[in-house]
Amino acid sequence: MLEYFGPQNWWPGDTDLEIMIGAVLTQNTNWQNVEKAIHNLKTGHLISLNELRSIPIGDLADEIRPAGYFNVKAKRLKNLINFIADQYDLDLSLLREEDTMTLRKGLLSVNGIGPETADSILLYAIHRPVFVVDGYTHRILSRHGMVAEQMAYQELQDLFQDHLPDDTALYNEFHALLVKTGKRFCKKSPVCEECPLQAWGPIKPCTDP
DNA sequence: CACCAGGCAAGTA
DNA sequence: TACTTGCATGGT
Repeated sequence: MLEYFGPQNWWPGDTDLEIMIGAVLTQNTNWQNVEKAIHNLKTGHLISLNELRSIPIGDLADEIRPAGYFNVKAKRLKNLINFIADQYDLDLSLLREEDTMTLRKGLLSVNGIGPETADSILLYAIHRPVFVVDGYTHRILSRHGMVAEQMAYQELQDLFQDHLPDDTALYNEFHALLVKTGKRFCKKSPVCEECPLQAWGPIKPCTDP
């Protein structure tokens, strides 16, 4: 994949806070739409813990409208900021000192932060060696017959982490390339003559996921 | 027009 | 535990 596509330079974002916000906004949403929402936040100088803390939730929802699910996501962003405020005194440098698994559990305790969002934050914003699993990861592996159809998030994550070194840069690139490959070649029907994952074996026809 | 996107939580049986 | 549904905009 790396040979075929080259480095993906993830995560697209200027600051760690922007990356954390993007991780929530991109839930089940095209990144293009997230970019529009983030642009609005930048224009309003809202990429700031204090600003996000003080802005009324309705106003925040208006700003992130292009990202879709804006009411849900406004609430989720507020939940995340409140978590950082409650646990780490609204201070990311304090949060960065936290043990990785403790921080992961904390993030997962926030309503609206599930495993993929938590791990995206840990890997791309906090730079911890945590492998991010997403829909494409599951789809690519299952359609190559490498894992069972019904495979839990944690099992998939363990599969990668148990066979790869704890390498933040490696996990960063691997996940980004799986997303790139997934969108290009494995969306619907198996049109994969040119897919860089030919070496992973023949691909099964698309059933559902 | 239909379909989908870098999920998650809440409700139901 | 294992489904099902709501959430919503914008590109193809």
